[in-house]
Amino acid sequence: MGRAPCCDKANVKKGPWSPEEDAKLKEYIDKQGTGGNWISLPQKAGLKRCGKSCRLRWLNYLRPNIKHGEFSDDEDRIICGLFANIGSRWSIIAAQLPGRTDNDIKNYWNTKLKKKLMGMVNNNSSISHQRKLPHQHHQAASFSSLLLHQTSTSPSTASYNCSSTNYYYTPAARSVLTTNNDLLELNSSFSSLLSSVGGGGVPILQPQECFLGSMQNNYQVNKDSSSTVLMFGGDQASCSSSDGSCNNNNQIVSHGKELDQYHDYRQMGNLQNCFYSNNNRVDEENQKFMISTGCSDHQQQDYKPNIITWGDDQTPLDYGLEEIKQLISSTTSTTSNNCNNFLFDENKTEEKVMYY
DNA sequence: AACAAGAGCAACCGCACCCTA
DNA sequence: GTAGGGTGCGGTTGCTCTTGT
Repeated sequence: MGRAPCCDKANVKKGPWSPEEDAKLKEYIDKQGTGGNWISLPQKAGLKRCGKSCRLRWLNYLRPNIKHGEFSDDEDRIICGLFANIGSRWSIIAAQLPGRTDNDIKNYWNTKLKKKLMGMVNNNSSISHQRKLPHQHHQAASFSSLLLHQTSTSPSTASYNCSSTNYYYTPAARSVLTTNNDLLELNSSFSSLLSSVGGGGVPILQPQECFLGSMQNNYQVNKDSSSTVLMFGGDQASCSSSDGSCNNNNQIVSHGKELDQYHDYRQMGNLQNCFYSNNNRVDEENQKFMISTGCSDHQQQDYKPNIITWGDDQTPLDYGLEEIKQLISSTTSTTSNNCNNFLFDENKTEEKVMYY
């Protein structure tokens, strides 16, 4: 059964709002408020408009403290960082930018920011040949890497040197770090994001998902024994792989999240197009690319980056900077791995990402 | 000057979720 | 438990303005 229309379509005005209509709406809401009912508002205010149209006009244009005009560089960075991590959740992004509306940000992204970044892509020989990605989430990770590492000139492998700070993140996470240049600031940034969307309950978006999601979108860790990936929220207890093995002797600790769990998140609308399994592989049948944080199995026997995960349901927010440094040094000292660089093989990613 | 193409942006549409009866 | 109304969100459309030829 179809829905009843919210208003009489034949008798409502559409198209641009006149100054008189704006004045009527503003005057009414200033005096009466919305009364929590947009549908009946236009009639009460003497407007021949759909309630939804009134709401949109108010929220996007007439309400106080709306900021119009150019976006600042800081706003650009915030938008890019959040887009890289959560995708096109414009309302959440807008919540981080006082005075900006989701519609504003969406338009800005689609018309300017995206092109600005694409321009950077075209100017960067290392990835100018990159296929056009049909889904924004793929673009997001690509952009974030570009924002961070556009000085990289290597044609096939970008090297992410984090030696100045001694901690390591996926590029998407570092896109936030470039804004704040400090892990604590990163924590603060995510705290703010989480509190704004979580309503005091279970956060809608776990930081680990931001990072993993971004990695899934566009990155593969290079097959380089000296590279190290740090993962938070590792569910080590469920470490397993398709062939039943879990090779901790290779200093690889599986994240091991079950696909179904992430499926549930997706159903909740919290993760889009993110799938995880215990093994890096492509699900040919469902055309989905899956990522794992590394378990030894027949598909990746020679895939031995040092992958460290921490604690069930832990996030970076649960750790202080010093503790993270300590964890890194204690782990790396036992594995004799060099932790100074992050290596991502973008060409390999190109081959592996499946579009859907 | 006239026209076409592109860019920018306000507004619309439809879907999904939430709440209530 | 469920149907229906209200609301919010993201994708898309189409109008207007600008730029290029």
